[in-house]
Amino acid sequence: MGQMVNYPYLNHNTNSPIASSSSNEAEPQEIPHDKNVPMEDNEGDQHGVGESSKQPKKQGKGKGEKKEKEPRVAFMTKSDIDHLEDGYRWRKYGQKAVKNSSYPRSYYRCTTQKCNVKKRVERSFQDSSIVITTYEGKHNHPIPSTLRGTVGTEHLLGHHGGSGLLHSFPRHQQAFLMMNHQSPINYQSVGSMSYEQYGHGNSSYNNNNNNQQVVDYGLLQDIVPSMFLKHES
DNA sequence: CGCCTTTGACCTGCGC
DNA sequence: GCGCAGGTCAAAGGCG
Repeated sequence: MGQMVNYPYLNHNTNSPIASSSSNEAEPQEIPHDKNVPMEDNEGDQHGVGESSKQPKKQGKGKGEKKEKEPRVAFMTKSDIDHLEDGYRWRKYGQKAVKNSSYPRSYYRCTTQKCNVKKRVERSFQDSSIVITTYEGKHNHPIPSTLRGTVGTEHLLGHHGGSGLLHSFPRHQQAFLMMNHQSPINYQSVGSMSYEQYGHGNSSYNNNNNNQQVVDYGLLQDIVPSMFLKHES
C-alpha cells in the first residue's frame, strides 16, 4: 500500500500533467474494482429490495449474473462543497468511511423514478479542497425543471440540452475526468489533464495529441456535453 | 406534508 | 472460514 503519492489524476494546479501510478490504492478505487458492480440491471432498479421484510435487502442475489456494467465517469473538482449541483436531483442514500481516507464517501441516487444513475462523492484525503465525484449510469430523462437551484444551477445547465453533468464543474476547476466501462486499464496523462480509461484500453483518445482529444464519446456523450470532452480551453 | 439527510445495520465480495 | 471494506437499505428526524 503505498500511500498513494500524489493524485494520479489531478494536480493541485489543475493544470499540470499528472503522473499516474496504477496503484489502485488511490481514490478512485471504484474503477479498478470491477468485481462486478452490484447493481440491478438498468431498469427495475431497486424497488423490490426487501420484499420479504428484511431479508433480501441487498442486491446480491446474482449468482452467475455479472450485473450490468454501468458506465462510470469520475471527476475531480476543486470545491468546498461536496455535493455539486449538476441539474439533477439526487437523494443521498448512504455514507461510508473509506479506508485510507479521512473523509467519508457519500452515495447519491437520482431521484427520478426510472433513472438508476448513481453518484459517489468523496473528498480527497490529500487535498480536502478536491472533491471526487463518480457518476455511474446514464440519465434516461431530461434534467428536471424543478431545480432547487443550489449552486448556480442555471449556469450549469445553461446551454446544451444534454445533461448538465459537467457543467457543474467549472472548467478551470475541473482537473480530471475519467471514464470507465468496468475494468481498470490504464492511466494516461494527457497534457494538462489525465484520463483513466477502463474497459477498452483503446478507445479513441490521443494520448499525446495535444492534450485535447478525449475519449470514447459514445459513452460519455450522453452525459457529458461534447464541448466539454472536446476539451475546452 | 413531502422530500432529503443522517445513521446504524446488513449484505456481499475478496483476500488471507 | 474469518475478517475487512465497500455498498445499500430503511427508519427516524429535520427542514422548507
